Amino acid sequence: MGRQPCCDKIGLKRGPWTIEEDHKLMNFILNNGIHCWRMVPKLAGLLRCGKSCRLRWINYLRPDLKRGCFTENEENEIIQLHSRLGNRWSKIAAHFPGRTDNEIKNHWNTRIKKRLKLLSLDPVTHEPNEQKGISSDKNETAIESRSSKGEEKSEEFKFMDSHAKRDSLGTEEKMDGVKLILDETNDLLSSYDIWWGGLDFGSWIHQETNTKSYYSLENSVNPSMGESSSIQEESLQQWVESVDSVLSWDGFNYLEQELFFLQNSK
DNA sequence: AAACTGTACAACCGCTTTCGT
DNA sequence: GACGAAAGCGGTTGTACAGTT
Repeated sequence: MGRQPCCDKIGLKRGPWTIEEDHKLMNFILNNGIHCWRMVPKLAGLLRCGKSCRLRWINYLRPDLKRGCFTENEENEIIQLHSRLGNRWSKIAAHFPGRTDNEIKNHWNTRIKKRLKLLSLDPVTHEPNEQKGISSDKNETAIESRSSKGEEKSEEFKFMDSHAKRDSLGTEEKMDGVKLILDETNDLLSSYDIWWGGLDFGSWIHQETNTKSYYSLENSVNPSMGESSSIQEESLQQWVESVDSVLSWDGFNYLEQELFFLQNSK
């Protein structure tokens, strides 16, 4: 005999997650860890299947996720890895801490593929296309048919336009802009490190790949940190309670504000 | 201002692999 | 070792939102 079934799908909710559901799931996992995904929705009071909870956590709620745009370096590295590994998104994602396979896959399909096509490279083989117009992507046929009908600018031209605008900035201006973004990001991430530093994410990762070892928040806080760890616990609770504001991780500003006291206490 | 179109990405589906019985 | 469920993974779809007509 095997294991118990994951779930009967009758009466289970599907579609986009609500703030309340995210709140429940995050609260539950942060307090109890993941023993078994099948049990998570039951114990957390969610009408979702374990698989859906796992996906939501891994792709969206995990606190170690690095949200935001991919840098050009990251894109280039993705292209290199893809040429070696193909569509093994999880293997590729393993090279980018804080990025999910789903995120990389989406980015590949929506951005990088186009970029390669502009360079007349086949996104599948990474080889130069022998003749223009040959593509493994059916969408391109549609683009071409539109172009051939004389409809304004093709997608390719629009894409090039947007990049041309960005590239019309002087190199120095661009570098300044990039530096500013990186500085801000690094500041924020270092705060973020402090925030989560007391949490044993090593155990998390280990636990996620090895279901025999369980994660517990109590064990995760370094006792030697004394007062600061209790501040972190308290602040963590605040953070979890106000998670609805954080849920859009693009809005790092909020997180930055929440972490302000930590920055000042450096 | 409304309708239409395209884009980005969260979420689902189904197949494969891993693991417990 | 066989069986079956859980977990992992990649492909695909649905939809919200932004931009365009």
